[in-house]
Amino acid sequence: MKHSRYSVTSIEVAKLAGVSQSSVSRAFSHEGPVSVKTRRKVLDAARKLGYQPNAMARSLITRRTSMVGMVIANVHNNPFYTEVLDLLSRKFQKLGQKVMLFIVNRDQNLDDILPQLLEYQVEGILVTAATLSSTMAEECERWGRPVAMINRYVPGVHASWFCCANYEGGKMVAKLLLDANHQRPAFLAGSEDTTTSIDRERGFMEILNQEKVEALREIGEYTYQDAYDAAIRLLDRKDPPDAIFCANDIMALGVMDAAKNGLGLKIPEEVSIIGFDDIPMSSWSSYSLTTVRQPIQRMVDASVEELLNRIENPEREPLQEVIPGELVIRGSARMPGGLSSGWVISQDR
Amino acid sequence: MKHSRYSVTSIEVAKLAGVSQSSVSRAFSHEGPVSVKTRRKVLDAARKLGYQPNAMARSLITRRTSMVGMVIANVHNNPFYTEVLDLLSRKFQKLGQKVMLFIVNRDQNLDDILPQLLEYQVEGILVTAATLSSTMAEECERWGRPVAMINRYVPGVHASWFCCANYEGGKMVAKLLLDANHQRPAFLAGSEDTTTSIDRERGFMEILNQEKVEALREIGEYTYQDAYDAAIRLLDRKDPPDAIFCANDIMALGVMDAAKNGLGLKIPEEVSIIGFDDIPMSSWSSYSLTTVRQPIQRMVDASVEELLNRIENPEREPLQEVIPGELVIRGSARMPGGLSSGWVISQDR
DNA sequence: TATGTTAATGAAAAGGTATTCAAAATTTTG
DNA sequence: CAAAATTTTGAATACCTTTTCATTAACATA
Repeated sequence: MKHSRYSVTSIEVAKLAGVSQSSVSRAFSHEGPVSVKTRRKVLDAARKLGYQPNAMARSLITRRTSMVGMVIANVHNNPFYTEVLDLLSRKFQKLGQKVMLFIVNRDQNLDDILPQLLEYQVEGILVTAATLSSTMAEECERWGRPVAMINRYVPGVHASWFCCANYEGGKMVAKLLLDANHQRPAFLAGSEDTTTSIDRERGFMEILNQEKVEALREIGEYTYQDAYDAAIRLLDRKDPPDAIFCANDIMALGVMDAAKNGLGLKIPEEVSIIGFDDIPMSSWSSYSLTTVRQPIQRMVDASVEELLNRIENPEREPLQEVIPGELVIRGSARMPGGLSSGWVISQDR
Repeated sequence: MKHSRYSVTSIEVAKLAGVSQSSVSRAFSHEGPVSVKTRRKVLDAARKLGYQPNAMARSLITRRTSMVGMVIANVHNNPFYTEVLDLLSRKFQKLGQKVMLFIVNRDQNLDDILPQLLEYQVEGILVTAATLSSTMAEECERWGRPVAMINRYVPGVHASWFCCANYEGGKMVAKLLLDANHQRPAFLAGSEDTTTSIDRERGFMEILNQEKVEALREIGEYTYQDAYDAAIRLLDRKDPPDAIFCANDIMALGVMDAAKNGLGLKIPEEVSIIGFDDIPMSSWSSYSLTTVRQPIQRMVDASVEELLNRIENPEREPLQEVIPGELVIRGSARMPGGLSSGWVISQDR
């Protein structure tokens, strides 16, 4: 029994089918000019031998691989990016693209993995929740490997990106809190160096500043535990906040647990808590988190389609889009008196 | 500016460096006999041109790709498999393997994606939380592509697998419940056709049968919502269970929410709830779920090492191992009076 | 210095496919 | 039925490496 890494080639198929190697190739490429008779002969022989065209050899001559690189961070500590990963992978699959996956740390330098992606001739690169330096991005684009990013952007760089309207989302939250008469809001940042957290904070603060409301601030590093600890610090002050806007949901859940179970506070009566993302857990009855839902499906669809589009049309200019999120009102934040006043209450998915 | 899918080849580098193409190849392959002088010349020229060896061409001649296929299900609805995916991906990366990812549905037939994996010459296949039919597995192995599975096994098939001791885990849980004097336990199955759920139930029932204790039964399809609904059905009976063992954690959390928030029951006073996996949320203070922790790190390490091992040594017989889980005692289940009596209480991670 | 060893080098082949081009087979047209 | 148009076919080539093999350069030994 042959057990080694032996593979049957088109030549052997050709021999068995009694045709030329070219005909085998044509029978497998869906468009080539082959008579139905030879195609049948070839396919029969191929099945008999267990033949499978070799994608490496093919890519060598066609200069196409149908492979894309996918670089993603925060998969393990943020269910939002788990869902992004899942949707991206399935979408690529459905469109016939193979996915070469790299899971990295948020702050990891991508300089090491980019060469690997290029070496393996991926036709495009999708980056999520990780930051590609502008020189690296330019490098890729220059070699004809388009780059698309989700929730990341690099100013002035020649790449596609699709972001949730983080800035506007922060504004929405601030308005909601002010409308509900909160006096002492706090912002719990994710990580200092991510645009998502920065932009959400910027929008949030802008509205508060307009109304001359000062805000407390802590950092939660995008994790449940850090957020929990930060919440304890915040809420244990003599002048604790009456609302905490967290840069993402997973932190908001940590904050809720800290407030509820750690300090025995009532939510939202004693403190309102708002998150960002709308991960599945946020709708669980133990939390019922009011949050800003990211347009995850649209971001995924747009980025994948844009990437494939630019792979086919390298000369096309990269698209960049800010897609609005929507406020999902649940029970973790005190509501304005006249609730109806213009607030969109989104349904659970 | 050159913008097309143009790639610089070793020949151009050779020309610029003033050496032969062979020397370029040797300079890049870490072992070839090259003088430091020519290596430097080559590397300089390569940097200048932005040269990157073409992995497709290389694999054609070496018959090695350093690529493995990774097939995984349940990523989006079970954080346990998210973590598995994350650990697997990082481990492969660290060992220099590229990962071709396929996310599938639990019940999806893998017959469509296997040809793709073989076409792209992956050197091995790692399957998690999805089931490979025995004919398919045999097919892969026959072509010299070893298969390793995590938490799945196919009786009698020539493949490696590593499972948590699901059967023994079920037994542990039953003993704990009986010791704590529960009278009316229930089992909440995941999906009828997964060995994980089946084995956990089998162990659970075996102990109960020994003690002539009958158990209720429901199905939760491994999802929070289905489990929530099933729990309501169970607990709304006139003869509700006093303990529910759930086939995984995410269902247990749904059951807890149903009991606590849906029906206002006290946990564990009125009903004990136990899960399986030990996902991060289980340790959150809102839940504090008693559960069986899967030896995730060991399963991941063992499976990738085994897979790579068998890639290098195709003649080696596949390894199959059942790795024990450990009971993590938290607050969601009533405890035996003399608690110390032999129970191992695991620390949180 | 001559000789034997070892290290470095280049030419050439091979790996498995897609594609071009010319030839052959088939079909259509007159 | 012959000629023309069309469809199929096979031989040969190209894709970009790695590796073998023979040759040359460098080095150490006597």
